[in-house]
Amino acid sequence: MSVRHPVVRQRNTRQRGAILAAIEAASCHLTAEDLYRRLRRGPRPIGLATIYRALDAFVREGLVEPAHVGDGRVRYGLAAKHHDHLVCLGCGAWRPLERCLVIGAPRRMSGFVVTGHQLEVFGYCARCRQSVDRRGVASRGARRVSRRRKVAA
Amino acid sequence: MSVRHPVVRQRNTRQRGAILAAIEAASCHLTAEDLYRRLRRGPRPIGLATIYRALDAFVREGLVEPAHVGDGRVRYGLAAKHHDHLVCLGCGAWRPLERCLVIGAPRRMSGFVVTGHQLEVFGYCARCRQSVDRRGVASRGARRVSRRRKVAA
DNA sequence: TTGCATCTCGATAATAGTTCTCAATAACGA
DNA sequence: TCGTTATTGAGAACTATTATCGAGATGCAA
Repeated sequence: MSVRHPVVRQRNTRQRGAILAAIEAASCHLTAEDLYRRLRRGPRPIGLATIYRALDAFVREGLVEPAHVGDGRVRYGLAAKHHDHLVCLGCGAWRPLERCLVIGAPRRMSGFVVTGHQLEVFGYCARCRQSVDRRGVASRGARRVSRRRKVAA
Repeated sequence: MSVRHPVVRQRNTRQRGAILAAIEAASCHLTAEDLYRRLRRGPRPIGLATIYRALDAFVREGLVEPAHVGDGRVRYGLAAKHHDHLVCLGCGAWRPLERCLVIGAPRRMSGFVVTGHQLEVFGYCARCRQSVDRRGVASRGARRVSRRRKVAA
């Protein structure tokens, strides 16, 4: 058997099918909260804990890859549509990278069987860069998008 | 001026010096909590909020790079000693990678000025792989190290 | 060195993403 | 169909991180 995508013997439930379908349908990485909101609209809503459990299982299976774009939340995307991200340290803006910058990683490294990767490239976007040029301070010109968005909302 | 490492005009305080020195002294990436524990031992302890603020500033300056190894906490390491990580999806074990797998990223991408990157390679360690082979289930053989360590401690 | 504007610190409360608990339910092999 | 057992959902619990705010430290100009 291949262990590159270990076949986790898990039951094929309606919830897991719906969660995976929602990830497949998305064009970019989604948070657990994003999925929860989308799946809550249907006639049979899915609990948040179920979503977290399913995402964990999908990551272990190698179907889904987690990504961090610096806002404190994990995002999930289909491994088959793998892409990395470019993140602004000034304002927190992020965007997918068109091509992968990681050179062919060996399938085995230090005793590990490699199943995937996640790359995050840091930098400053055009607007934040201008703030740096003008004031020598990146952190004031464009404030980082806080995790605490809901306070303002 | 170079914006590759924007010079953030910040005051040179005892606390920030101590925090940076602790990061420099460490052989691997540290969490904010790690730094807090180390710096608390001294005659003039440093508050946790101060550590988070300093880390944020160092990341913006390009002195320090954040890393995620899948346990829900951000780890910080000296950018000058850059290295990426290999992470086991089974048990949560992680280790630094000896060589960087990222091909020379352009200094500018999509309007961003690039200052650094963080790569996380996923896989299964030898022990968890054995569990997969034996049972077809990676998630049971070796349980992921929970964020909730303190519950058990 | 002094004065002053303002940046920074520390303690702690607040926030929010994620995981845990547990009884009820659904899948699946026999 | 039946029995075993994984899974679900609601909500509580947990904890990493950020916000708040008064007190103190820093650095520039004079």
